[in-house]
Amino acid sequence: MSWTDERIETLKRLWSDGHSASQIANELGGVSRNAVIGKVHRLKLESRIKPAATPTTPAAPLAAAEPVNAAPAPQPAPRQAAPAVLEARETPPVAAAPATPRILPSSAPQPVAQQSVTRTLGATALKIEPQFAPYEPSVEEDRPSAEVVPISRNLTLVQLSERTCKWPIGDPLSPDFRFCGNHSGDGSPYCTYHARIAFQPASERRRVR
DNA sequence: CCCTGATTCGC
DNA sequence: GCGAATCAGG
Repeated sequence: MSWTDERIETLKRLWSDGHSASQIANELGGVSRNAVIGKVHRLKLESRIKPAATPTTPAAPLAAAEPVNAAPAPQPAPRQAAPAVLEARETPPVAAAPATPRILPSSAPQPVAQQSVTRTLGATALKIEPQFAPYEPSVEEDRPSAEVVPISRNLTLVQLSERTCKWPIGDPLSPDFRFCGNHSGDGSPYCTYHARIAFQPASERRRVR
């Protein structure tokens, strides 16, 4: 492929639109990202307004509005307060036993069985008293709502690579159509989550479909 | 590791 | 002019 006027034009447009070199190379086809970068330099396109949100750096500002007018925290350090605090180490059990209600993953039947050792005449026998069935495909466990749904990167077609999840998201006819885009391991077309959905073992296949 | 852009340098 | 190789960084 050569740099025809049209291709160069496309290059300029995409580059100024903030597409990465690899994305552009992708769309143009027949060129590597290096070729694109090289061309960009030769054309002296450099300066792009905005890095256009690098996929690798979603950038989560979330700047916790730090109260600028917060107490200057000079902490006059009351000569007596400090020692007082130290002595008050016998902190009243205000939040003693929070009685934490354990939230467990829906999977993993947790304590599969309670073991109780029974000693019989010197011999040690292991008696297993299952409190839960080793595995019961219960209705509870089947609720997908309890499943952890990964946040997709919502990449566009051109942003996909050989290692991005190609699980479709949205209406293929809509301009908002995207792909999951999360990392897909080792040649798999999908991320682990979507691979599970896509390649459901006959036993799991049911509800989702 | 995967991805970005920047530079170099033989062709 | 071109772009693979390589470098530097996130």
